[in-house]
Amino acid sequence: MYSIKLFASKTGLSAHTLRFYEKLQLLDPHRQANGHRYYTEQDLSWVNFIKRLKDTCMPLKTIQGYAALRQQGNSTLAQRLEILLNHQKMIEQQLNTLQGNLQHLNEKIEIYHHNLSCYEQL
Amino acid sequence: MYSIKLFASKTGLSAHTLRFYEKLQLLDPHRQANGHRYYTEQDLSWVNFIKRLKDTCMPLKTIQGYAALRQQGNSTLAQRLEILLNHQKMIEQQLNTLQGNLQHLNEKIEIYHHNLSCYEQL
DNA sequence: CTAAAGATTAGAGTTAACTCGAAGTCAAGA
DNA sequence: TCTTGACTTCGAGTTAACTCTAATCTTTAG
Repeated sequence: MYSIKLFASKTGLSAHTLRFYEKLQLLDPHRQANGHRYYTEQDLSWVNFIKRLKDTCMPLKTIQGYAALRQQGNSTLAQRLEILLNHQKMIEQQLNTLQGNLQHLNEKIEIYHHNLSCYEQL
Repeated sequence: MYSIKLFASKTGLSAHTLRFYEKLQLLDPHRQANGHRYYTEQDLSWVNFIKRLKDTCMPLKTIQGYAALRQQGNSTLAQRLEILLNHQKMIEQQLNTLQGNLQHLNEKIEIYHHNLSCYEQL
């Protein structure tokens, strides 16, 4: 049971951003009798999941779609999995091409080092 | 030797974006006698490299820094490698956390499937 | 000679994802 | 009672990375 302020500090998102996410229907916190939002551990792990998706460059629109499916319950598990698998595939591809480039650069660097050490022997 | 239009179609970037990148000092194409830009195979592979960095969420600012080092020649190879290694590390972390979440979801899905098949036997 | 393709500068518009501030209300604790 | 921390709506501002338009000029191929 977190107030918005506490939840903000827990998640590292601002209260503004939490309300903003709520408007985008990414979040749907419970309310107290007085109307104040309160967030649960479930909300916390969901936000953490959102953050991971964001960190891997998933646009909020896609996350919105995912969240919509999630709200429809277990009947959408397969569709959600598909989204995530696609996303994973993309990231793996990006990682691969990046690694390819690093490889390439490493080779260049090695040549460079080799040349240097040759000169050092003179 | 590509004209800006040809290079645009080769790279999938618009002529606008190519000039924009030039303003950001990411690119520095040669010029013909009449002042027209022309791009070489080297430019092509450099742009492709930029695109890979962008595809893996490296902000243009960081790429700018990288490009600045690149322009200073081979003396900056080590620094550039460091940038790339850091970037790779970040992406690997993102991939790992994402994979962790996929794992988690997969387990959920399996439970779900299991439950389904139980009911099917009734 | 004209149309196409290039150049320049300058600035406006767009989308994403925040980020903030104002203005007004309400309720509980010291 | 007063401060604090919620709530609401609304709208403006920001940064990144384009994206495009306009206006004006130059060169080159048909």
